[in-house]
Amino acid sequence: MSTLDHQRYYNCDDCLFKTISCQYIQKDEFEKLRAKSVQLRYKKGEVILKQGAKSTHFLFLRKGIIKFNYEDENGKNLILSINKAPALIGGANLVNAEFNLFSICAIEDCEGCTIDVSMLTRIALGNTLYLFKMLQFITDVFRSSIFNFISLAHKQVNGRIADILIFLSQNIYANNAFVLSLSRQEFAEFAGCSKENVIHTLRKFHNEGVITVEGKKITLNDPERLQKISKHG
Amino acid sequence: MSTLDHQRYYNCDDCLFKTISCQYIQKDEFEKLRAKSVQLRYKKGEVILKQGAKSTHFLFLRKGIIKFNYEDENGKNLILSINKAPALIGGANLVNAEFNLFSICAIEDCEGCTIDVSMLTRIALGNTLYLFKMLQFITDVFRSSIFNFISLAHKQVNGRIADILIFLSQNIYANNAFVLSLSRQEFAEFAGCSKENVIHTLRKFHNEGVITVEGKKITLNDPERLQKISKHG
DNA sequence: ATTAAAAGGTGAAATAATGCAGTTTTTATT
DNA sequence: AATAAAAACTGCATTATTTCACCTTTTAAT
Repeated sequence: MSTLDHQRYYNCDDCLFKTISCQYIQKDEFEKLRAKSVQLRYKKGEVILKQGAKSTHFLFLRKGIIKFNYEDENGKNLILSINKAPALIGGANLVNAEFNLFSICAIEDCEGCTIDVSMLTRIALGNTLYLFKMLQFITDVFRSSIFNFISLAHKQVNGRIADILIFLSQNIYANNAFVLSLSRQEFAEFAGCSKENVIHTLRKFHNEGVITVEGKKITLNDPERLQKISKHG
Repeated sequence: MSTLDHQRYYNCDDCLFKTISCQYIQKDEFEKLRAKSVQLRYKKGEVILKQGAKSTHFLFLRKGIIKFNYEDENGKNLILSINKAPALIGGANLVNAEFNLFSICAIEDCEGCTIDVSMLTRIALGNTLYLFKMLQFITDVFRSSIFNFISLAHKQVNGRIADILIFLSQNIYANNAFVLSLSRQEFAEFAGCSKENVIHTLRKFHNEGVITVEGKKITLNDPERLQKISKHG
């Protein structure tokens, strides 16, 4: 590697994307992908992919937590999904959308590398098992959000907030106690209700002993009861 | 063709699925698909694919209107999306779900044919352009539902019902006046609110002259005003 | 044609959720 | 360390939504 190479924060040999890719494609083909790839770091709050922009690359998210953010015609934000590394991001557009349908923003410091869509497509078209694997990666992200939608669509706020707490605990932080990466406003944009309603509801759950809220630190004391609230509400 | 062939309601040569397929694959390959395919008719109300069942085939919907129905843990129904022919149905499971995540039911009389997933996959794996085309078909169905979700997630009932009326008028019936294929209960399951709320809101729009409701017949008199309600509410 | 069952509809009380106006706490900046 | 700005929080009035009890109309079954 010449010293003119882009800045490198980590060694590609440690990267899951390389590991997975090389189960399907040859090293020299992966090298073609890598040559076009740039390692990037994003601070909490930064926009990784912008809604409406042309989608020229994916991001393999190696580290961090991101949100899918949709901004509507009135400028109101909605969080469609939250995902943690590792994930292949930006692929909702692979098959049939030229422009990003929503933004992807870091809600914790992130690290990853860009992946050139046309190069990946070219390689994947020549290797359908690899194509399938990439599609799986991409649709995983999408599929995980469908249950959020179902919750949103026919539960009341108690149930929706219980669902989000369970989701964050299980899928994102993998722990009953966690430091929330979202502001109360963002939590509301995820739950589809007002920020005040989030605050009131978290306080209520806290007072009932189901959870403990200390600022951004949340502990699920009684996940079973949360499940019941989710089911009932 | 022998007389032992399955009943045929229509000639495959007229079918869009054949037309599209044969742009990508050879006639003899299509013949392999066709040999495994069965033409089927469904009456309004019939279940085409059942939530939880193993997904062994797609359905190419040639005629009719269907709903995606999700039944939750309490037996409550939610309509995720509504689609009209032509559409390749059941593919949400192609990449990474062994069992149907939701049911697909006819809400008007339907006609179509089954398509064997493993055969289609085998052929598509040997022809990536065809694979891409099929994926486009499949994800179209999915993608169209995302805006319903966005509407559900952060609009109030006025806006959601306005959105559904616009969606049905533009995407399903392609007409400002239509005979609704849904009961009021189903409309509520699509809008994510109570049946009474649907009735009240339709009545209100009717009284304001925005729409005309005569039982199942609905006419959008003032689509621009509906757009405003959608945007505001 | 009669009856039962399902769907459509109504108004009002009870509950849920929002939006406001303000205070307190936290975070970032100089 | 002081200040400003942003986020968190509170209680309450207003608005939205559900639920209920009940009635009417339509549809399906005998």
